[in-house]
Amino acid sequence: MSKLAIAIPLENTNKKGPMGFKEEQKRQRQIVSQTLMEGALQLSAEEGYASLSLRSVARKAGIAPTSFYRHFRDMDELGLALVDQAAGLFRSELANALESMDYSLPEKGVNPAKMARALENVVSPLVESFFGMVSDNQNLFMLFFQEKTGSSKALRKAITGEIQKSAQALAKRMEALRLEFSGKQDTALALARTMLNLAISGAQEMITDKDCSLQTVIQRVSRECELVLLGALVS
Amino acid sequence: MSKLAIAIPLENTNKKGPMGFKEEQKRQRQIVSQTLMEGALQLSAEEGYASLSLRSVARKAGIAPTSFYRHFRDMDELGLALVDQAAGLFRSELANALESMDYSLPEKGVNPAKMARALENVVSPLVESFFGMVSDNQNLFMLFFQEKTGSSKALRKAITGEIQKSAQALAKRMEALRLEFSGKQDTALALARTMLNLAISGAQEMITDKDCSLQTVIQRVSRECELVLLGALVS
DNA sequence: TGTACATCAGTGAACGCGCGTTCACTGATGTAC
DNA sequence: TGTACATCAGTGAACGCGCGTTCACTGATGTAC
Repeated sequence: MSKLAIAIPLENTNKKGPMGFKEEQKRQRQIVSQTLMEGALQLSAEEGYASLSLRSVARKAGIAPTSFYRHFRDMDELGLALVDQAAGLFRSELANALESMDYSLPEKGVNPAKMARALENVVSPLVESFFGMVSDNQNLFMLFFQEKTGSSKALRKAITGEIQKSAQALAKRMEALRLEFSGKQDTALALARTMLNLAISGAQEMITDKDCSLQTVIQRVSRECELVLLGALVS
Repeated sequence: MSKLAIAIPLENTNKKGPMGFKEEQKRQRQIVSQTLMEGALQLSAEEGYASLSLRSVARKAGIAPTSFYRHFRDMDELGLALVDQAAGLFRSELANALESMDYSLPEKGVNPAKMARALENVVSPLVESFFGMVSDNQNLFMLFFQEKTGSSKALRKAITGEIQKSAQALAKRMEALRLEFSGKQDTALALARTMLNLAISGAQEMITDKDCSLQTVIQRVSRECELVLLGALVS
């Protein structure tokens, strides 16, 4: 290869529409990838993530099995892409919720009943935001939470790491609230993780059990989180 | 068939050892069934329950694939047998723990810190008993808790029902403690379910994450349950 | 302009493999008479 | 006692199927010169 033969990509001048071929091709590619992911989610809701097969996912997306490889190296890579998608939603939803969080807590030592009502104002919006997100993406978050303890080590690691980050973000905000959990017996991080565990349990129950309405779960999980915080505050 | 030809089973008189053939045969059958179940558990710990195949389980147990059918109609039936086994352990362990539960709670309205220490005496033995059982049967309870939200409806139903029963048993005992959760905002059942959710989350984490020691999880989950109860008591 | 080449998503044929299931069989034992 | 039959866990051969993966190919488009 001659040193002079360096390829300098020219601007695409043969545009046929709003997009050049390359951009259009990338867009199409993205669409097909997303179709594969959505198909995989639907199938995993019916049969479980572990039972997915490359061929069934390709079939669902309407492409040949061999075309799958143009988008993902294997099913593991698709699974990680789904986890990334869930993680992205989770991150931004939590960031939003934390930003608009209510900071007006009463002084420490007031009537516990008043404290409970104040905590409600802090907790409820967070929980509502969480369950709104989950409810809008049930299959995605079912996978996210189920595979937290699933059989793929790669998925477990990715999901656990993401939830850990969320707990840290939540804890940081809780510290900013200056709840000053007495004697520091309970760290904000521990409390945040507890609340996340409760939220995740509730989410899995909501998605799995159709008799379980969104509003009911939100109320229950909110109350659970309040109890945890209240307990930490008075002990 | 003649009415006089009623078969009256004779006592087995040809005993060759401590057991007759039929008893010995039943014993052997039981052993092979149990071997199949244990093999399935081991495999499910490695690959996940959903990825089990009849042939792999038979192979693990050292029998021909076709012999599997002498013990279980299909893999679903084996799964249910495993869930039954876990449920039996869970039931008896909980019954024992509840029976030896500490009833000496201080009067309501005392110093919350004292109340917290008293709750510790109630909660810790329960949690320790639970995690002892889980720790001694990690694969079995991993399956039990994971498939609570897994892809098999039959398993989900069996597991959820069992956990619901446990929550009711725990709630009944909590009511006997006369904790009298103020204003009845929180029912004993709701609190029991919350504590069970926290215990299950902790158990899954302990089993999945090898960095997570038994003692650490027991302490953490105990504290979480105490906080919930304390919060309910003071609100 | 024409021509040769590069890129790249998608494809159909073909492969070998493990799967669940069926079937007729074995062999040890008990039962009927 | 002998003989015919019943029971039942376990077996090996065989089946058709869906799977993941490989390969060489197509066809639309852009690029070099």
